[in-house]
Amino acid sequence: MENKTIARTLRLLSQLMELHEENPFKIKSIANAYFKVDKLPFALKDKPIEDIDKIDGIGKGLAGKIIELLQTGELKELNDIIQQTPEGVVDMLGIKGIGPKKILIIWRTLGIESIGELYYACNENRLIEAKGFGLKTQEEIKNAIEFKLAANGRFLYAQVEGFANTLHTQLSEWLVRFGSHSSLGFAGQYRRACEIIDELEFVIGTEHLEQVLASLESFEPLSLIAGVDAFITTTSAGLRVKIFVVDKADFYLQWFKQTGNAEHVEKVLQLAGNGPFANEEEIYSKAGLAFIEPELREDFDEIELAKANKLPTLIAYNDLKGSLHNHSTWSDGVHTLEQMAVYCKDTLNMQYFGICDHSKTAVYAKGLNEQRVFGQHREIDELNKKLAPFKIFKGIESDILSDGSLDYSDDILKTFDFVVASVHSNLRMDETKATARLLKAIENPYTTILGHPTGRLLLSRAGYPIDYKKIIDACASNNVVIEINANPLRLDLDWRWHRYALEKGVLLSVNPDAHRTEGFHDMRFGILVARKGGLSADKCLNAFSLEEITEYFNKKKG
DNA sequence: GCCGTTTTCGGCCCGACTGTTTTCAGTCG
Repeated sequence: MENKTIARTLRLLSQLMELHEENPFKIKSIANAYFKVDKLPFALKDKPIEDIDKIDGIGKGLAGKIIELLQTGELKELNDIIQQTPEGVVDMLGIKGIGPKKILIIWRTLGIESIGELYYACNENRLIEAKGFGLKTQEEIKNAIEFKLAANGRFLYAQVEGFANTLHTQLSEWLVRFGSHSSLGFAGQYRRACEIIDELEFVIGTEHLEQVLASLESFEPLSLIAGVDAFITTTSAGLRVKIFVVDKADFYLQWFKQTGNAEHVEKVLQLAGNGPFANEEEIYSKAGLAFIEPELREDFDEIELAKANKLPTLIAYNDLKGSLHNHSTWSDGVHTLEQMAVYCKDTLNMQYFGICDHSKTAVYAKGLNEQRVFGQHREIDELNKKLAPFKIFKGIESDILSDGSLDYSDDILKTFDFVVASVHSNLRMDETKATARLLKAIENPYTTILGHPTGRLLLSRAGYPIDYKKIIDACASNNVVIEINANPLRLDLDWRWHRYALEKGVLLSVNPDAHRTEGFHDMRFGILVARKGGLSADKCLNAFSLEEITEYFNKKKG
């Protein structure tokens, strides 16, 4: 069992114990173990059993639970407490904005045992009767439930990726029985690299149409049913899968039709006429258009751009020369500064690494006070001697406080090579306040990059509303780069605003926000949405060479 | 339940913010 699963299990246990009002200190220590396990730099399953209770924060009791999980895959204590809790009450733990204390009141005082009932109670204005609840809380809960329900059957790209690739392989192997000449491709949202997927689509082109149509329902990994125009099913996790099967000669037309969104497809086909087409390139050339990459086929402005032959050359992962905005054990990261830098240098073959640990306001994340900033800078100076010509840039993820100021004085801010300014607190501002707050941070002469501009967590939290145009315009006039936070939960700045930012001359940066070496790989997801947004390598800060970015930072610092 | 000892049990405890209170509890990152 992976650390992550163990950590999640412990968190669930602590939350359920809170719902059953057990000893708060006991709960706290289990919750603490959840954080600790989540941040371990090694896998518990590889650790000798007798060493587990020597880990800081894990004593005899918790070691016992972890060993039980590792050996049996289950935890009796957890199973028991789940037994004593209505399923719907456990589900409520997934609603943002309410925690165990409020759920306890909802459950025990109001007698509500499911999210559906809770939603109903909000509409009937019944929540405000309970102690500690008022109109605002009721409204907040109602909104959070609506958000959660809207997320049903929808998945992050990263959540679907593994399943999608496995299925692709299985389908491709299965097709061999009909001869070796069939075509198979991803289509729809997945091929367009959408950040949210609710349907995974494939297109099969075959010379044996009748046979494939007759046997696809017996393709074992799925329980497909022949629908009107395709074979369909919904996985146990709730993801819809759709497989189109056509004659080999029609493959490219069908693949094209099932890839772009409906408007894009219709507009292009009006220009191109109907096939047959030997490949997708031919469709676009018959339409008098430059080839449009699948990621761009959203009926945004790509057809006009293709007509004028002004499509950008989309950035690729290999264009990246470094990674900015990363964390280490100096704050809430899992790996040390050196481990992170060396991984970036030797495994990823990058030229530079920007460290941006949390600033002092982020106490929960061990944010750096002024003294520790100096300490980290000394370590960076040493490492830079050791790792040259590879370069570690001194950065910080400075909290944007409620009034828009950064949380260090100018004297400290000027010691960094660059500053990522991000919001981590007071996330519920309205658009006017949140925009004013960001504007002030952007106008700070030390701000180099605006971090995750809206604070959204896809499928989980909407993020604060901002006036995008004002924010982007301000970045343009203050020479501030906007981050494309590459964490698959964030992907913030949203790709729909990349074009506007680029038009205004704003640079973007694909930042992994890595808290461990594996986290660097999230840059792949950042690149996918950056391509959707139309980013080219020359407009991406971390695609700059070491020489170029050094010059950029120096110039910005004046 | 963990830790750190005055080695057998007492102390453990982020700060800011919000909403609900009328002094504080719950939630968040």
